[in-house]
Amino acid sequence: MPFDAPFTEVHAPALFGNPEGGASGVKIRYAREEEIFGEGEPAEYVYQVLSGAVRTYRILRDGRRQIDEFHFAGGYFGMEVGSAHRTTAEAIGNSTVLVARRATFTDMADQRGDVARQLLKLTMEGSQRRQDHVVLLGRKSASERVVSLLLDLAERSGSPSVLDVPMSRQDMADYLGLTIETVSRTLTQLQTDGMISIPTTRRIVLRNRAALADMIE
Amino acid sequence: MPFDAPFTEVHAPALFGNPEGGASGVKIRYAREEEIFGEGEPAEYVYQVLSGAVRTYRILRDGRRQIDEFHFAGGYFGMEVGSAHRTTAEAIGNSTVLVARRATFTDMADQRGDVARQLLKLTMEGSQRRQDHVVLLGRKSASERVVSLLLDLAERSGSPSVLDVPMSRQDMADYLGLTIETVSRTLTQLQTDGMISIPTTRRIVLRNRAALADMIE
DNA sequence: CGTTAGTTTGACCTAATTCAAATACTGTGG
DNA sequence: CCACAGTATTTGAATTAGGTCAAACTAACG
Repeated sequence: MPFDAPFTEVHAPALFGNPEGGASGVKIRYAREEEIFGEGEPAEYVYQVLSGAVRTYRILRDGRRQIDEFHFAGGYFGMEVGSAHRTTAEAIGNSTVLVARRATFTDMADQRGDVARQLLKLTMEGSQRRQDHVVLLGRKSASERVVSLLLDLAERSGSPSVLDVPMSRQDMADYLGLTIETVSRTLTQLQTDGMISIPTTRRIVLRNRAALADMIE
Repeated sequence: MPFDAPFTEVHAPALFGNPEGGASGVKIRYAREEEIFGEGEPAEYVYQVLSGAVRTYRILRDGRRQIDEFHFAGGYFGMEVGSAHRTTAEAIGNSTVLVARRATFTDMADQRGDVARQLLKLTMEGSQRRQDHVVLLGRKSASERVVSLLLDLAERSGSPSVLDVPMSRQDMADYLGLTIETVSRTLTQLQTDGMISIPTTRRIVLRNRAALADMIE
């Protein structure tokens, strides 16, 4: 492991960025590819990404994987209705994550209207993201899917033209409901068409935002 | 229209089944295929199905449609983070729907912890449904998708063996990310294999639940 | 009953997958 | 800092699941 084993800090920022009185948590580091929780495990904690990136996914019997969501700094994940996690969560690169007991957190939501409202808002935003994901998977072509992801990644990191892509091509494929080969070919084609350039595997430059946006409605 | 125009009743059950003090609403009837709200319209009300069935969907520029969810008696829909609806909602068959002002409803959630908790729970359940939908669309084959829908419909109506399917083949296709022809061929094949029988178009008998369940993990 | 819309079936096609191989990275230890 | 080993990515060729186009059939409704 090229990264320190998970460690704990006593003082940590409040969960969900509540300035004062938010449910505080414990900061934990995860190494690249390290599991944060597994599908089926008790959902005792909720999580917020402080730095790095996290993927949550489900696996079918025969190994097919579907990534449910990519979580970046500020994103929260791991909250469930029932008592068990419905996905597996893993750090994509070395990441720091804020962890709080779910019970502490829901107690706080029960007591404070603003926390409850914020929790509901975050949950609804996650639900809307999944709604977009459903449209993408149900009705978009391979190139539309790839472009949607690129523009989404750009938007989520402040809309720079030079994108740092933290995840592998396999991760992209498993998020987009495609194969790694199709993702690769599509990116190559977009480069050939002058829409993007790919200086390195994990870096993609958006060369023609308007045309890209036009591809996905 | 074979159905009465929407009408209003003064006295209506409480929204979300809260026994006393729940945000009460107004009961409205919608005829088959009638629109309840359109994508982009102000999201001023929230809705709960009392009888019948409702579909919510998005449409892409070129007309591709993705059904986000089917809502049956007890299901709620139309709640948004922002000020506008992100989907269009239509009655599938003649349906009655309970309608409440969103503001009234969120005010109540602010004042009463139990209402806030219930709202969060319902929102999270909807989000989990979409998560399953994402896995279905991203990684399942046509027959797995169709079988998943059949078993889901059965489960949601108390797991009878004889299913009353309220929606058209086109609706099924647009929910499953398939074409109407593929849905039809898949159903025919399932019948040929003895897994189901299709006495009428809108009625499907599950003949071998164990084998069907086995097809979808 | 007749008309119209919804569904099924058939033949053919294509976007994306699969299988296979070449190429390019990345991290690690010397 | 460089070379090597292992992994990730790209590219190519062949295949296929599901889509498209078209026509026949069926059911619902006035």
